Amino acid sequence: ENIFDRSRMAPRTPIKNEPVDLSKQKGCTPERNPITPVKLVDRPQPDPWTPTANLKMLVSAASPDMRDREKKKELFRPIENSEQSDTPDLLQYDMVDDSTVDEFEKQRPSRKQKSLGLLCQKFLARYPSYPLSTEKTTISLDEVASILGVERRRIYDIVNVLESLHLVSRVAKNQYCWHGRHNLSQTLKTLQEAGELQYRELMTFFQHKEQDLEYKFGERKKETIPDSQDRPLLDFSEPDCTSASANSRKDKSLRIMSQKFVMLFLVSKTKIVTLDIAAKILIEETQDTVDHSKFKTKVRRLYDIANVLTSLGLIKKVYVTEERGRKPAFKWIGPVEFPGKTDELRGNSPTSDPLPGTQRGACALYQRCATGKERFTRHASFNGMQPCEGSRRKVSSEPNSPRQERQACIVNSDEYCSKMINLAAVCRQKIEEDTRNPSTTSPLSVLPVLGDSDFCVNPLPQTVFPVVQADVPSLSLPNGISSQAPHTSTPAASKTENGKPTLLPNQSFLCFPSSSLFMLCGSLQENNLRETLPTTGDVGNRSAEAQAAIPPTVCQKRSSHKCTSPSAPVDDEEPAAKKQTMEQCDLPLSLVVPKKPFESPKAESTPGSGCTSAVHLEAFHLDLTSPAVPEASSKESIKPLGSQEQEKRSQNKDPDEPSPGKEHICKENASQPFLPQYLYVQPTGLSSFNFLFSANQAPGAISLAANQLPSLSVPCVVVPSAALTSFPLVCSPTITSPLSPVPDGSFSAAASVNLSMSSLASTTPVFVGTTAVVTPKVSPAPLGDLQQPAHPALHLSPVLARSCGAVKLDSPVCMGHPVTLLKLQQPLSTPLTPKSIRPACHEAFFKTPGSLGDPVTWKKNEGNQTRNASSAQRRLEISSTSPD
DNA sequence: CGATCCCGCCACATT
DNA sequence: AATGTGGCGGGATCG
Repeated sequence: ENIFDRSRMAPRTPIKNEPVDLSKQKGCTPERNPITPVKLVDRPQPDPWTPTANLKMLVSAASPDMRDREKKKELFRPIENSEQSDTPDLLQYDMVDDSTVDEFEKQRPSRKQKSLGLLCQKFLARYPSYPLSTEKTTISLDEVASILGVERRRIYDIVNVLESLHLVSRVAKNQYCWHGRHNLSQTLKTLQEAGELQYRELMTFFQHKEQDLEYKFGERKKETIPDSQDRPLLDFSEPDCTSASANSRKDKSLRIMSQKFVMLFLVSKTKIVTLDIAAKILIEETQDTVDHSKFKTKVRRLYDIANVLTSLGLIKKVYVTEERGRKPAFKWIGPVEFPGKTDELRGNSPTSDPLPGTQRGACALYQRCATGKERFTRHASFNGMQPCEGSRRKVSSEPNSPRQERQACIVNSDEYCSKMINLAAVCRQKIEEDTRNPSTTSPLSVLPVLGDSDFCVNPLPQTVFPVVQADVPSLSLPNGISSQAPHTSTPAASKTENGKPTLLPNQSFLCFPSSSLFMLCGSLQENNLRETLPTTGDVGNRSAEAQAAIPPTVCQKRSSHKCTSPSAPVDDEEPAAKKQTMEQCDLPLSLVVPKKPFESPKAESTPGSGCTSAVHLEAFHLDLTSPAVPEASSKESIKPLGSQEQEKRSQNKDPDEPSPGKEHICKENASQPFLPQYLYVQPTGLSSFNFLFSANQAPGAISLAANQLPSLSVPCVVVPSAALTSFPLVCSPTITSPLSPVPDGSFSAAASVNLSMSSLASTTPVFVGTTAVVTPKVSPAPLGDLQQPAHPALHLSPVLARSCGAVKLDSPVCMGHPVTLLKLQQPLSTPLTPKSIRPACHEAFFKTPGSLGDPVTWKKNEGNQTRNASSAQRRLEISSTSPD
């Protein structure tokens, strides 16, 4: 019946789209029903597109219909098809011929026929899974769209997912390059590694879920955070193909989501992932939890992705029965084990990467950081992917585009950036709003920085961290001492003192894209390290590469650099580490991610130098942990890491241990006086982002100027908590504390902190502690306490205040997740010598403290400056700006 | 009625 | 300004 009807009906649906659609081809004959042949079909629409039409026809003829049906059914669910349709269809087929059939089908408006999964199959059918390396197949979106009879929009959906797996890469405007599955295993391997870092725990957690929630949660989050940073996501995508394009905008979604989604499967023991869990995990930044609509949207996207993956034969739909009942889920049916490398056929440039997969991942990360252009380059090398990708936007952009700003920045990863950006944006806004008030802005404003995409700066050891850019500074963190001198290298650049505004001597700033972390640590280091050496093998190289790629100014970010000390970098072992790692070195700042879990030994550090950062996860970990994050167990105090001593760390930290290792590290660090400064973390993973600032340093430490916004200054830490949903923020103003050196007085005090988070706030809870201390575990109650005090101390924008007040407890985070912040305080207690530290820091960090004078003043200044800066410039700036 | 997810508006990026 | 991209979510369809 359909058929017939169809014909008549045909017009209905088909009509619109149709143009291309199969219908034409097939459908063509609508009326004619039965009989005859095909040809008619064409006709229906003589179409405009003749050329394509033909193709279409061919295509359709070739397969689609039949296949589709079958496939669909099979793929998706055997169920549906079975009876009903088949029969009829078959009959029809038999009976009539194609034409009829076709028509029928066409007609069938059935949604299924138009499904993305089917469309994807058709798409895939057009290209060989393993094309010869020599031949490159280019895909024209318009052409394909017309051939397949769909709107171009739909093709984007498919291509974006394929791109995330590197099956295709964008070459140019409407052009994609088909790579086939040659690199698929490598890509999956990379994702798996990345996923291990980022999601393993989460998945485990969710899968087991329940009980442990909090505890685990907390941990997880932490982990997550790190993960996120690392996150490969970017890598891929960016590196490859899209990357270019990717950076920009929002790429976030589909491509990244697709990679994350795949990661979840690869990390899952059961290889089964339910949509709701995936959606929860993938909703990162968001603040809030809730947001039902957001969840819904996420799920929708996941369906889109799942359809494509299903067509690729990587997953299949299944149902899992849980307590509540049966839930839809997808099971990974693709390869699970990945041999070592892969090949890449690509040939091209790839060669370069000798790096093992893991490393690659790291690379990717790095790349992200890099400026757009640079990125490209790297990327290209990275996977072997072609540079082509880059083509898109990036390339062009360089010259003028605003984005370019980034250059200055240096590092950044795209995604990560984007996240950051988002956060930043949010923050900014808030801040701005809030701040607008004269209130203040402190010199440090972190937020703003973020905002820009560029924000990242890295300190690379070698590189520069500080880079500085001229003007715009990026963020700088205070480092401890200055570093410049000692250090060598680049540091000088950093120095801010001199001119650069920005920088601070050592400070480094990192941005982690992927995850979203930002950490800033300042260490004092005097000397930090600089170093950087790249000794480290891979890492070093990478870093180097990156650096190379990037202009000096740029720093890198993420990753890569490891510290390298000559000594030993450790790292490596873990992939994660690798990835993360970055380098560090140098500097001072380290960021750390808190993750307990991982910890790898990365070492980072170089002894002498300080590595800073290691960006590695571990590093992060460490640092954070120490300082801020409480982590699970720990509580330890926080110590800052920073200091020179960091070197010690270099040793490695622990490998994975969770707590212990870290802790000691921490301790060590702690011992060290300096602290780390702080971090900003945005976690990707789950949820929200975290900001951490270590208070210790507080006072001066951090400031970022954002462009315009004034941002926060923070001496504190903000930690989001764990939960996916929310983010809590915590700030502790350390500053004030006696310890603090006070840098310029300004800081002192609460002043420094200004957060405007209104936006954030809303959802998230914010905590502010004046001191740094927070109790770790914090029970709600404590929190409450903290908050209050906090308020006073800080200058919160009204909003914040409110939020603080209000939120808190409620927020899940607080409650549930211990996440926390806890430890922060310790540092305080710890002996940090502020002064000792400080001095250096201060200055460096702050730049002229004197100038700073009042906090307020500073703020203002900065604010202005910042604001003034062109957008391009925006980046992070740190105090540098304020010079006076 | 919940699970899917097509469709296409429209914002943003690039040309 | 035109065009390419792609986020996003209303609302239709499926089961």
